[in-house]
Amino acid sequence: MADSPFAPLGVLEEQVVVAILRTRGEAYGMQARREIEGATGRELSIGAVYATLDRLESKGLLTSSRVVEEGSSRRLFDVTPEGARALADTRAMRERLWRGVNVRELLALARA
Amino acid sequence: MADSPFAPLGVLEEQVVVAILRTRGEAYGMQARREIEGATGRELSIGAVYATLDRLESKGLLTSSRVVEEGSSRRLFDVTPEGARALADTRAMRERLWRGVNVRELLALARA
DNA sequence: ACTGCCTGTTCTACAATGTAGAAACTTTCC
DNA sequence: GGAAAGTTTCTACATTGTAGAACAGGCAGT
Repeated sequence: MADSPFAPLGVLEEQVVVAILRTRGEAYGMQARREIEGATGRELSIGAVYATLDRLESKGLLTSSRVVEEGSSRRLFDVTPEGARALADTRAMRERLWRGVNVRELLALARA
Repeated sequence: MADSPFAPLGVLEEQVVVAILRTRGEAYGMQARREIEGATGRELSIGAVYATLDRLESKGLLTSSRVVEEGSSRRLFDVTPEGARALADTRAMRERLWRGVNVRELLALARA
């Protein structure tokens, strides 16, 4: 298959990047998990979150650095420009996808 | 991990369900592929589309029936109420996720 | 100091989803 | 009856999603 200019983030990847973005400055793993659970309302194992964080970092969409201070040693994440772009592109692609979809009709179908 | 009430559709799953929804009445595989490529701007193999269609059908989110008419024999898909619900829930979950995210800031980061 | 208990991270293994490519099937047209 | 176009099916593999347990350090309380 020919190269497409862009592949969207996965669902969990997107949730993780958004979570990091929302909590910049205190964005470590456990925090991201709480953030996602709070925002989406579904539970998630901590292992799932870290696996995704690691993969995003190795793709260059996030960076992490270890922060050692008063009784704690944590891994702080931040979003790279590439990460922000991937997230924005993912969002834009989805917006195009949904454009023209009749959401009322969708909800009616869902009620059936 | 405790059961969550709901798991979101995957990215391609969502694209496929939306495509079927948009083209109701003429929603067969090749059509869905064109629809997705047109809407999202990325290329996709037909195998990828059918694999996803099959999986969605076996989960009960789509139905399919073979339509034989004037010079064609095609497999027509439609969205079930469960499918519509899954799609609506996926959308709603994402809306919660993004609520409060500063998109301007995101775009600024992406430009950096 | 020992024990337990937080908070946070890493590792491992597997399930689900995403993806391409080629084979096979249908119908029309020469 | 064979080529061509449109559609579907099959197969195999890559990537992403996910849980659970192990590990590490700090801070009680004893």
